[in-house]
Amino acid sequence: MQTSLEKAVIKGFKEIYDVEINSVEFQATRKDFEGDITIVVFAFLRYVKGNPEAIGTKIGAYLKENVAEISDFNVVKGFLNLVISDTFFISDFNKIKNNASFGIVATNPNEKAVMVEYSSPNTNKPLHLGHIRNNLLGYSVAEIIKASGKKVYKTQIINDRGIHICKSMLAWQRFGNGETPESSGLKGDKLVGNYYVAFDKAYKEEIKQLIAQGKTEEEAKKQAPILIEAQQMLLKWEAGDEEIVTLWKTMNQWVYKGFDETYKELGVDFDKNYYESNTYLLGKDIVAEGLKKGIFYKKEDGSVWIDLTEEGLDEKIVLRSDGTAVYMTQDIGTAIERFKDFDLNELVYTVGNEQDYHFKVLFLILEKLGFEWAKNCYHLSYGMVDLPSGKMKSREGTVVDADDLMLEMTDTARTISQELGKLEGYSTEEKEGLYKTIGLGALKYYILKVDPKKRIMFDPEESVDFAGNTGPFIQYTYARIQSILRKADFDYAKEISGIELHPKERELIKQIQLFPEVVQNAASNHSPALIANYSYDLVKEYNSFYQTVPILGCENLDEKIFRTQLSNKVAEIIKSAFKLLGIEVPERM
RNA sequence: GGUGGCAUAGCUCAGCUGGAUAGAGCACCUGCCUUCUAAGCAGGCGGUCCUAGGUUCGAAUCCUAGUGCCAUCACCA
Repeated sequence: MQTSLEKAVIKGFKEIYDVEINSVEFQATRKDFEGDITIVVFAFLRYVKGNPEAIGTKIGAYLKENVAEISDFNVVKGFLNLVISDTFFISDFNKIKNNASFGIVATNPNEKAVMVEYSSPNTNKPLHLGHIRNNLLGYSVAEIIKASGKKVYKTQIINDRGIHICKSMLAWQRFGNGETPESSGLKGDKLVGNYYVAFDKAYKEEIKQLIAQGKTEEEAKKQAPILIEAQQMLLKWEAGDEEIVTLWKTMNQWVYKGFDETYKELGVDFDKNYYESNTYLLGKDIVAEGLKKGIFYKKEDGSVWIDLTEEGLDEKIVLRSDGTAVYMTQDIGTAIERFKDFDLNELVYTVGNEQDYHFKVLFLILEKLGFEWAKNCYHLSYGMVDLPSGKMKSREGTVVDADDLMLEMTDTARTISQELGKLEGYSTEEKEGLYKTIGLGALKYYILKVDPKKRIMFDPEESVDFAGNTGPFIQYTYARIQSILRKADFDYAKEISGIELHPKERELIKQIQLFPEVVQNAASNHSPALIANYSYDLVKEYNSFYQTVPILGCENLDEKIFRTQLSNKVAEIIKSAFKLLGIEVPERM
C-alpha cells in the first residue's frame, strides 16, 4: 500500500510542480483526526517552496483523483491525512483472512542459522527469578527470530566445573550422610544447592575462628582448611581421580534432573547443551596462534594479554601465567567451536548486563583474530531483577526461587478463577491445567513486556496483576473469541465484499495489518517486548470493538460473517504472538 | 576516577528511523451485566518527559555538558 502510494505521490509532484522527490514520509494517522494514513508535508518544503497546507491540498486532490484506494483527504497544518476506502480494507483483509501463519515467515533452509544461547546455569544453585528472566527472554527471542524466517538453534552452556562445584561436593561428603533426592524427597538442584550454602556457612565459621586466633581477615579467607580441601578436590578432579569424578557425575545428574523439571514447567527447551567440563580447555591454541600473529603479547611472568587501549578499553588477560585458561579464553574457544558445529551466521548471547564489558571485549578479540562472523555476535543484555530489599543474593537467602514462584502464580490464578466460577463442566485436571496456563501467562507477560535492557522491580508481596495490561487480560480476550466461534452456528468461510465498515472495524483491520512488521521488528531488535505491546494494543482494539458492536447478534448476514471472521483472525494473531512469547492460550477461562 | 546503561503521571511501563494536544495499566472517582464470558467497556483525576544549552520549520526522541541511580574496570566465572 505504502509503496504504491509513494509512487503516486512522486508522480504527482512531477506533474504538478515538475520536481523529483526521492522519498515520502508516512505515518499512521492519529486517532483524533480523520483518516488512515498521513503524509508529512513539511518534508517536501526542501523541494517546493510555499505554504505546506496549500501543497498538501494539491497533492491530496491529486491522490484522490488518481489513486483508487484513496476516498478522501484533509489537511491539518503540514499533515495530509488520507482516507482509505472500505473496499480496500475489505479486500486486504480477505487476502490475509485464510493465511493461518499470517505474519510468520517460513524458515529458509538455504540460509545460515542463528544460535541463541540462554539460561547457562551453575550446577550448584537452583534457578531463581533472575534465571526466569533470562530463560524467557532467550527462548522468546529464539522463537521470534525463527518466525522472522531464520533457522535457529537454542543452546545453553552448563557451568559444571570449578571450585564452586567442589564446594558443594565437599559439603555433601562432610555433612550429607549419604542424602539423595530420593531419600530426602528434595529436587536434585535444591539438594545440591543446600550443600553449597552449607559449605559457605562452615567456611565463614572457620574464618571467624582464624580471626579469633589472630589472623587478618585476608589470611583467614585464604587459609580456612575447608577451602584448602576444596581446592585440593578441584586438583583431584582435574587429574581424573575416580572417586571424585564419580561423585561429581552423581551430583550433577541430580541437578540436571531438577533443572529439567523447572525448564519443563517454564516451557523452555534447548537443541544442544554444552558443558564447561568439555569446553574449559578450548581456546588455548587460538591464543597461541594469536600470539604468533602479534594480536596478543606475553608479559614477563608468562601471562598472555591483549591491549585494547586504542579501542578505549583496557588490557585484558587471556591466559594465566601458569598457562591455564580464563573465562575469556574459554569463550573464545567455545564461540569458534559453535561455528564449527553448526552452519551459523549469527550468535546471540543472553546474559545479564553486568557482563556488557566482557562481551564487548570478546567480540573485539574475535574480530581481531579475523573471524568474519564476529560482527554478527550479539549480546542480548538485560537488566537485573531487583527486589524491594535490593539485589537478590543466593548466599543471603534473598532469592525468589523459580519453582516456588511458578507455584504461587498458579495458586493465585486458581483463587481468582474459583471466585469468578466460570468453569462449569471442566474436569479437575482441565482446571488445574488452565490455572497453570493463566498463572504462567501472567508471570511471563509481566517479565517480557518490559524492554530487556531495563531493570525490573519485582515485589513478591504485591503479586503480579491479572487485570489491565497483563497476560491474563489477553488470554481472556482469546477465550472470549473462542466462545463466540463455538456459538457461531453458521458458515463463516464465505468471502465478504461490498459492506460498509464500522469505524471500530477499520481500526481493527489496521491493527491486524501491522503484525508481520512487528514480528520482523522484534526479531531485528531482539525484543519480545514489542510483541507483547503489540498484542496488548490489538486486544484493546478488539475489546472496544466487541463492546461497541454486536457480532453474532448482527442482523445483516454479511456483516455478521465479516465480524466473525475478524474475531477469528484476532484470535489467531493472539495465539501466534503469544506462542512467540512462550505463553499458552486457553479455550475458556 | 575511566567506561557503559538507565531517568516519562503517586506506582509499573509504552512512545518505531525527530512530527499534530506525550499514551496505557494499577491506584482513586463516575457510569455500564434480562443481548456474543464484566479477568471487560466508556469516562474523570493525574505530566517541569532529570537539569541546562545546541541542531531543526518542528525535540521525550538527535548532539554537548551536568545531576542521580545501577553495572563494570580481578591471573573469579
